[in-house]
Amino acid sequence: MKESQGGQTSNPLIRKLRYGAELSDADEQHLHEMLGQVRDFDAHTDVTSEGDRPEYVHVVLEGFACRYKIVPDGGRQIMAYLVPGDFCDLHVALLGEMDHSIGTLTKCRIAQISRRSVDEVTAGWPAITRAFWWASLVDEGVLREWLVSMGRRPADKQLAHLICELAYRLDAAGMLEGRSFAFPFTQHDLGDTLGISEVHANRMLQQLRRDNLIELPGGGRRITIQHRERLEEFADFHPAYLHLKKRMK
Amino acid sequence: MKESQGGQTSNPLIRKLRYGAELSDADEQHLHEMLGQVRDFDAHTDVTSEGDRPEYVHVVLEGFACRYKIVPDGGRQIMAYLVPGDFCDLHVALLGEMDHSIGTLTKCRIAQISRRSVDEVTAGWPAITRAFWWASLVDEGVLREWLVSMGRRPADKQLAHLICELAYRLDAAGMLEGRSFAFPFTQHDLGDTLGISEVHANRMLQQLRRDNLIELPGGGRRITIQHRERLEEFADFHPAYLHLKKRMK
DNA sequence: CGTTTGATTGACACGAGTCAACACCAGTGG
DNA sequence: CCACTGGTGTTGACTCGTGTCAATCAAACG
Repeated sequence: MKESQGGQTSNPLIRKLRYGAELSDADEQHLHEMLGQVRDFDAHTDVTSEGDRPEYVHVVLEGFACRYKIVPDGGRQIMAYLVPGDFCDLHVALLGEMDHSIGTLTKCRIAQISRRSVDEVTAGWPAITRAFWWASLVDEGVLREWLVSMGRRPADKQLAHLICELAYRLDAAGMLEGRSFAFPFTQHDLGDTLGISEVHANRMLQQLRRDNLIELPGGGRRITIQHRERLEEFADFHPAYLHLKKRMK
Repeated sequence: MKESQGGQTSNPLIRKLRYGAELSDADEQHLHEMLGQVRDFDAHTDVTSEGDRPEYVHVVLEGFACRYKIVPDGGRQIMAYLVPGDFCDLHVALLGEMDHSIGTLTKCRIAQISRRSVDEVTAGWPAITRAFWWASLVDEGVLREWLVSMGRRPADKQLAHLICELAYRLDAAGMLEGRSFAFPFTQHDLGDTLGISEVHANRMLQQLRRDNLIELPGGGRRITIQHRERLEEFADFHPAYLHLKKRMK
């Protein structure tokens, strides 16, 4: 399969892992074989739920999903956006039990990997293990930055920061087109992400538009960054925490 | 060294890793050898700083440290408390560059491990690699819960949740004495942790004391939980995310 | 003892939540 | 073809949690 000969790949997981790990052709070939089963999910459905001990771990191939938790008063907190190439729940292979849920935000195509293959990887494929570990460490870095945003940035800057982050991550996934990219999140989703109300998310979006930092052409399923540098400056955004140096401009 | 024969150990890292991994005597022996160099740090000093590419990764042996970031307006966000047995910066071995800083909150005794030994572990010690990866995944789980607290819990419940978490983690480290444990954080530290002001941290602590959920005997360097169940109920605390099942009551 | 660091309190301002009404679609079915 | 529907976005009025700014107090310390 020439996809695995170190050249172009249409597989978003391998594309992503190349940013952080040195994988031999044999490693990439093994990854291809692990990703056999693919399932399609509708928008707004759960892939795995808190408390599950799933037999498979999942990788997003197309679409957008998220990690989230529900609190007793019914509030939802989104803790990560999962874009093509991201693992949904690799940690269950080591931790055993899901401590949160994974849900789709749009229609998704998702690959499954059995826990047994992950165990085999940790036992006998050190470079892939290192690559998987690298991927969880990047996720953790993103989570830390979200915590900083939530704790110490006002809502407008927090939203701007999220938009900058998505631009870089989607660029790495080959999904940035010029200065615009898919932005299929409802304002309700955004509120649950930023820890604010849907109404306030609306106002913050309007403010960024009024300040000519972003545009939401059409119905708002896409976003265009009008002045990248001004937006990053405003958001105090520094992409180092994404650890995408190898191919990032 | 009989410490590594699968019995009692005074080494907090090994004690912790036993919760999540199966380590052979040879693995534990190797861990002991890696932890050779020990350094003492004063309170309120940096162990590593954002942007560093340190030659060593660090493990807390005694004392309390934290991860933090500073934002442009001078605010500080604490993103994790590091207690004995916790890695400070294992991720630099894979990610290369620190994307945040590590500082002590009290005097600390900290062990150093060279990056080269970590590379040797990932290349040839699969059980230890898995244990280290497990430890980062637990850290990530804690971080997710902090994000939920920050986004969706009012400040009083958020503080209560933090106190519950510390009780469990310090119990796992053998540092819980009855219903009380070391609590050497200033209200300024607590504010920077919860994403609130020092003044508000003070008021939330007072509220928990008024409600007879906690006690801060003496100067407040220790804390006593008066009604564990009521506190956990109030905080919506569920310890599953700490993944301490093996030895946790 | 002064000095310093941390804890406490009160008055006031502001960011963000809540509630409610309304507008704007895209589907759907009669 | 159009009326109905539900999901989403938008707006305004009011409330409330938290921040800010001081001043004061308490304990630790050289």
